[in-house]
Amino acid sequence: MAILGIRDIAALANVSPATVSRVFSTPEMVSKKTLNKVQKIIDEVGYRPNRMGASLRTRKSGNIVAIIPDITNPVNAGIIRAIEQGAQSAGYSVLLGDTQGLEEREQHYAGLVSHGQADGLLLFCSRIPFKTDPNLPLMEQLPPMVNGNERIDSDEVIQVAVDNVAAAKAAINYLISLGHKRIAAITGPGNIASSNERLKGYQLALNEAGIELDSALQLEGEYLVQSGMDCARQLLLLPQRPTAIFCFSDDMAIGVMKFLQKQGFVVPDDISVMGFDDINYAKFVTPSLTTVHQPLHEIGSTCIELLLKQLQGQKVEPGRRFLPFELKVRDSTGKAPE
Amino acid sequence: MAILGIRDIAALANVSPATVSRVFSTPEMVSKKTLNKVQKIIDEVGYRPNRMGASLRTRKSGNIVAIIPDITNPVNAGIIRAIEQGAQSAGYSVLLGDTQGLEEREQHYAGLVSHGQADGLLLFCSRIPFKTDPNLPLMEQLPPMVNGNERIDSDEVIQVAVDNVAAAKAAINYLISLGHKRIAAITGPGNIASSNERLKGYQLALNEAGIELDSALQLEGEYLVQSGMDCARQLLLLPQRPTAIFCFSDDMAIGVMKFLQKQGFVVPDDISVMGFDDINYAKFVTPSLTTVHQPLHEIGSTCIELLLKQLQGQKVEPGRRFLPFELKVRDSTGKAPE
DNA sequence: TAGTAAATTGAAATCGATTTACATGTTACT
DNA sequence: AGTAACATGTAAATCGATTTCAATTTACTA
Repeated sequence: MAILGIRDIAALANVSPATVSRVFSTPEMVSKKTLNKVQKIIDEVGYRPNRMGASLRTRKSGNIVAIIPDITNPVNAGIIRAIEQGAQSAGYSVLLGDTQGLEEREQHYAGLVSHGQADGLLLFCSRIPFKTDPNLPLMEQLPPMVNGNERIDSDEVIQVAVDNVAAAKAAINYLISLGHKRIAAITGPGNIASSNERLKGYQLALNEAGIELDSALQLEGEYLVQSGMDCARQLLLLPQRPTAIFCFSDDMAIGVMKFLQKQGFVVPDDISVMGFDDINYAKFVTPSLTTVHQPLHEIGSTCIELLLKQLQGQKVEPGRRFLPFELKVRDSTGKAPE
Repeated sequence: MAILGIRDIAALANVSPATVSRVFSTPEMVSKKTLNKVQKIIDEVGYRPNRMGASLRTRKSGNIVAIIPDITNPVNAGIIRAIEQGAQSAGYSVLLGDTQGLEEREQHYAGLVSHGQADGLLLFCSRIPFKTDPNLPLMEQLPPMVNGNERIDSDEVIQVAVDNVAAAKAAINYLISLGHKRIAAITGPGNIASSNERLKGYQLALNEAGIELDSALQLEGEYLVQSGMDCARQLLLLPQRPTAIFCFSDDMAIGVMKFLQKQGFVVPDDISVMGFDDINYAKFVTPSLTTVHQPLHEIGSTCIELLLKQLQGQKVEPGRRFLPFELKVRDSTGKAPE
């Protein structure tokens, strides 16, 4: 509970407030003698400069805001953890903007930057939450910002993610290599950019292998366990069942496996299941889940790093940065049945 | 990117800055005519008051800080989501303080309140991160604050949690009712208050049932899947194996089940497994996990509610608030083998 | 030792809003 | 018409720091 202000400290140390301020910001401009004198008082009374006063003057809040659709999604949580660490060690604090996917909330949190409550923006959704003038260059209208994981459709924005097209392709190619031909896809919501990219990869891989696309095998889920179960039910009702199911999130894959097992199917002997994300639990469900690993920590730390660079006034080239994914082969996938 | 300040708006609307300010804070003190006039300008240029300026004057930052050990833990994530919602709808923003259990970081984030960067504190750990004078009443030394989930050992602090003793007791009583007598416990780290309370409940229940405690059956884990696996190994090596294992977190229970299955044991026929938390995945692992449900959303929303009350100047009685837990019986527990 | 450059320090303006105390303008009533 | 009561509006102080610019001290050179 700091009651003392910089003027009090100045009075106690018999110097001017300016000198006290310099002790914190540019100690090299203060003589050793006064530095010690002031430092001693500061330590004695435990004075720390009030952030609001400083922020008002410097026009820097020391906060960044992270906008994510849902913190209970392990993918987001993993990324946020890395962000928090990076921000903290650079002296920044993270404002959590959990939006539940609502555009209105995205805009609310983006507004914090305009109001001076935050200095920069980490955006894990596929909309730009600012009104922009299409005639002006985008970059000049946006605050310091990094788009992570999801994809905003503009190459004037700094983006960090896995190459979802390539990742999905790799996943499908692996299934094809196991002899699968009827491969279903359970996508995320249709308005999610990453999901659409994965879908593109899925279709590309099948095309290249000469396997015809079957729209009955493409179902739209919601990235949730429950929708995995729902979609699995639909797939089982098909006259020609798939021999493998590629889910665009591990949660849905877990739901699919659960439902298949409940119906008496054996994974992977009857049907193979492939996930995406490699959340912590993927290893520990039964059978352990074959999936595409996303480097969550690296995504988060790259995002915050690029944002901090901007905040320090360095130029950061716009455009996409791809981080490496990795196919984790575990026990939920196997040879296609005859 | 707001370039215009309150003085610019005032000039545009031909009123004083004070009037503009009142349009936001006390519109009823402004005549309809001027209100409309000013409002129109505000809408036109999209002016919002700068938060730093306002905060400096009002001494309210509009932020609260949530201190949690690890956001990737689904329990914490669930609580944080509720907090974020409650804070947001009251006009507050949430600063995320992920501490990885480090006292140093807890203090860093608690410091934000002292520096005026946040108005209140949500504390999900068992230490008070302030230097306090033991001679003075604690309440007068602490900022607006609520201790959630974990337990700070003082009844001058406002606390919100499940009754861990009773919850663990209920879990064990259920296992006893299934005929189990050799019941192991895998606890959390020894310095975690909630873990110690659950341990007390475990011991109490066994005592009351006349079952002797066996220290070989009490292992200390780290609330992680991996430590569940490690502890399971130890338990299997015992000359007299337990017939049931009570894990103080679902993560550890999942690890235990995974290990048991890998070794060829059948859950629950050979060994029953009970978890704690009821995370989302508890339902979806195989077999689905019997566990103690914690009302995460309610814990979070109660915490933020009590904090907001304090911030609005209302008095909140110190002491513990228990929220109801619920035993979720699923498929990982069964009758004790002969 | 004086003179000048360099290193310290301090006074005061400033950041952007809120709010108090006061002035002005209206309305209502005698 | 005159005055009291009330409704609006304004000027200026304030919050707590930072920072510019000028003043002062110190260090060094000739």
